[in-house]
Amino acid sequence: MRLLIIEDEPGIAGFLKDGLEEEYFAVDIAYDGKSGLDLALINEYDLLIIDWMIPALSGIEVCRQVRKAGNPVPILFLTAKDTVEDVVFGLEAGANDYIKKPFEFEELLARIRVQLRNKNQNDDSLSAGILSINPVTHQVFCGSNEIILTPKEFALLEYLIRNKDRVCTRSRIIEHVWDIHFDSDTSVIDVYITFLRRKLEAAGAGNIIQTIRGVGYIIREPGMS
Amino acid sequence: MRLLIIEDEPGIAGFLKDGLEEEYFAVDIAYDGKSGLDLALINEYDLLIIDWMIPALSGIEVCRQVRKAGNPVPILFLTAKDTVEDVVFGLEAGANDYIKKPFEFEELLARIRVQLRNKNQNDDSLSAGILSINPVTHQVFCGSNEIILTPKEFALLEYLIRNKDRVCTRSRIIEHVWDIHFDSDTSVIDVYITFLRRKLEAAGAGNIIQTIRGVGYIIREPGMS
DNA sequence: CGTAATTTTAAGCAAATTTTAAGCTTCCCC
DNA sequence: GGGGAAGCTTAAAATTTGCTTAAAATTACG
Repeated sequence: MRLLIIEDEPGIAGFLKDGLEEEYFAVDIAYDGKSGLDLALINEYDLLIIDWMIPALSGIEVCRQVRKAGNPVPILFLTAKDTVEDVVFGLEAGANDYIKKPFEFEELLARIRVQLRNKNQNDDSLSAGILSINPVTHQVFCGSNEIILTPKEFALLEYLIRNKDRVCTRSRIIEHVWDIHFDSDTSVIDVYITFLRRKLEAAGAGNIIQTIRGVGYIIREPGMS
Repeated sequence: MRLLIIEDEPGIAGFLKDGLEEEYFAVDIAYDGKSGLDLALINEYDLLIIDWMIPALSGIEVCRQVRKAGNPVPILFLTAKDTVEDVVFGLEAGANDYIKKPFEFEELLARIRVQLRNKNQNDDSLSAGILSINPVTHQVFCGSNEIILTPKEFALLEYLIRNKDRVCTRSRIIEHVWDIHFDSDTSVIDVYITFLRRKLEAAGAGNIIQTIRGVGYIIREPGMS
């Protein structure tokens, strides 16, 4: 997760950068509106934190320009002003949330997380480790090379990845992927797990689908316990 | 390219629809703000044309709501008012451009093209491999020899090339190229894919349209992964 | 108004996908 | 170690999907 902070006071900017890097964010800083806007337009950030009162170009103007360029990145405003009018102005300019100075770092963190969660919900791409899938275009990538799947194979993989780090029982899989709601003694899941494993292995993804005997299957995010 | 016109005067709306369809746009019309907003939020348009003065919900409010929903679609305002204040208001609400009534159709067309070009920067040189198409003159070239396509064939090819390296699903194709929004079991896409393939193959472009079974089609830029 | 071009529909055929079924392997418990 | 259950693999049958063609319907144009 990569953030850009546009803030002219070096003290506040540094404090935020340190704190956020401790939370494993990658943080860039711009000390005025103009260079901030340039950075925001050139790079792909997951979120912008913009102070209202900054030199060269006001925070609100930066916000407007970013939106005008068609960039939907979440924007969080820092403001000392707290009249209703100012907040409305900020949100109308395209900001997603605001926080009043002085603020608790914990509150800022919470609001950042809310925005990033919202972002992920709207996001088209799901992933697990090296593997990423796009439900909109029905494409699967292992790193940069594409894996061609049939529709059923794709649906099964999508379900497993949407529920990664959770065990998917056979009955849930048969319900959600095959839309079968009564018990049946089909072995179609086994067959498709075999198909998927073969294609994923061939593409270099390894055997990321684990069997939970007697229950179902699970895809784990590598590096999580 | 799919447009939505929100305009309460049937005369103007019809005039615009006819003219734009001659330019091979797929055009929807809404006659008041509320139904226009619904359409804009439900469907995926490439551009909205909104009159300022419309019943049920003002154009500016529609604009604001669309932006609030995080939709960055280019918006072009039609307005009889022309004071600086009104224009500023419109642009602040999230519009990208405006045009004063009465206007020349040619000027409207030019402004639409500007917005669509901004949308994907490399607009003037739409190409995939040896194939290049010109949306303005409706010409297709394979190297230096021209390929003559019918309007529907052209629209389909244009859509595929605008979305090159992405899978175009059957439902998206039927929506954007045929402007059909309900499910139907037509096989018209298959037929046109066959037409296109035959003409492209004959012109020496090879078979650049790949089938993604169960999903749709894709044109890949050669040399990309 | 009639002809030509374009678009759509429909049907047969081919190919890929999905399902079924059977034999084989692995794991677990006794 | 043996028996049985669960899962894996493979091959073939059943089904679905897409391709192609021809003809019908619609539209454009002189």
